[in-house]
Amino acid sequence: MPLLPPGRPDRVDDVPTATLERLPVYLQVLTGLAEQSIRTVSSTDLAERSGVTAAKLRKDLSFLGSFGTRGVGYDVVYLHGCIADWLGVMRPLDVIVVGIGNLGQAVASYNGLAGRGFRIVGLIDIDLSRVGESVACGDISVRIRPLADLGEAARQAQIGVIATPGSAAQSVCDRLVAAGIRSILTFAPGVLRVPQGVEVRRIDVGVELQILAFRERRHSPTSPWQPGAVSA
Amino acid sequence: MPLLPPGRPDRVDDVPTATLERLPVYLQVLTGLAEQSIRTVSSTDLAERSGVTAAKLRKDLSFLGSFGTRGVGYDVVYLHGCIADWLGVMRPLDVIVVGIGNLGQAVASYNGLAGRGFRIVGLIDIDLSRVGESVACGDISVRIRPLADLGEAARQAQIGVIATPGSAAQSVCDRLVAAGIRSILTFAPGVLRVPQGVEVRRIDVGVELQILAFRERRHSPTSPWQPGAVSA
DNA sequence: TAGATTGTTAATCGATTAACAATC
DNA sequence: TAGATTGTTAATCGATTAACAATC
Repeated sequence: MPLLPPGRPDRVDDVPTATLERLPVYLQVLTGLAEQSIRTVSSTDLAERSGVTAAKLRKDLSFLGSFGTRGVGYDVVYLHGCIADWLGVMRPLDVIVVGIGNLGQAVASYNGLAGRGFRIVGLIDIDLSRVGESVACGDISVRIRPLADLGEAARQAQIGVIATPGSAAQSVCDRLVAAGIRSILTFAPGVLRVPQGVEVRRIDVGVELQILAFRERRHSPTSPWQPGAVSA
Repeated sequence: MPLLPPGRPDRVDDVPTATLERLPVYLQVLTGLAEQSIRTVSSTDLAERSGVTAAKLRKDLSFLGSFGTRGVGYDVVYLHGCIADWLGVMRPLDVIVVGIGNLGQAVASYNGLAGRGFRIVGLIDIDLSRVGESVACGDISVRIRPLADLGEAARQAQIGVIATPGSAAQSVCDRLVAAGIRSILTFAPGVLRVPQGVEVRRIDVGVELQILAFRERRHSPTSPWQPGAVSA
């Protein structure tokens, strides 16, 4: 007797989470192939360029439909269109970025955000000396607004990006949620508390480096250390 | 008959990948608890603060050893020490950052990098007008060096961070690998090709946003669209 | 002791993989 | 037709979860 409603825990409309997380990568590779005027690609080739196995790629695509031709492969432009359509790239979402330090500015000026279905509609910073400054966000230029404008700006957006110091992250998060934001990308270390129904993804450079570092140290000939030999 | 050498595919010394990827998060939460002078924590509490279930937390820790006291919980400082020790935080690794735009500068000036076991030992940028400029990396200040110094700087490091535009990423990656780097963190879109034995982790803001966006669009009342109804 | 909480087991679940029938 | 490649199945594998005996 399952505790969750039967059917699809951790899935959205029968597409596994793991598959959803790879689709943007396939899309990216297909964009590159189209730019090179490559018309057709096999699952083997596309998989290799995407860093996955061919079996995994074909299984992933099979959740969306069947887009290839047996004996031939996939039409690059057609498959790109199908995945883009499925991911909803054509219906842009509005993004607000809070904390316009180096990181926030990097996100705001990220090239190709428009091409991936996003519009920067608000930039918020606590530092009044930066308020009023313009940041080039792709084609357009967006003015930095003060913290007091957070709620108003957030109400015009569907996605919030938190690029503040960790100490401010939870408070910013609360205000975004209060303004109706249900999708948050945070760069701040630490776990954000959000009500049910709000999705948070976290990017933590320190965590990524520590994962890399662990394996690096295991391979390193300079380290006489063994895991399990915990000192105290 | 397995194709991989029998034993532990995708594992490092019997610690599952999924567990390894959560350990830095636990460490971070424990650091916070120690700063608040909280002496003891239960698996339920620590798990909640880390955004995982208590069962998962206990299972994760069980791969490293048994650090708690039944009926009581975990000593915060002791557990922190054990995980930090196990992750190797005490033996710093040297990091080179290539591409000192907003993103590279954000990584370089990331606070607490030292506390997590990293030292920035090299900053490289192609823009000669920025060469010579100093960037504050925690306690110390590091001078930006020209692209020509990449190999020399990389030979002094164990980890490479690529924060260049996508077009330069593969070439930078090749040069890092040639200089002996085996652990790479890249922010550039697209998959890097590396020889066997080199580990790459990729952070792609666009991909993260697209994953968030998909679920956001599914919930959105303004979207009449259904997956599966692919247009062309 | 009684209450609490760990460490571990066994069951379940989701993701990956290999293989192959279908078919261009 | 012969060769190639997809879409799908069934088996395997890894990760998660619930439950509980051990024990502080």
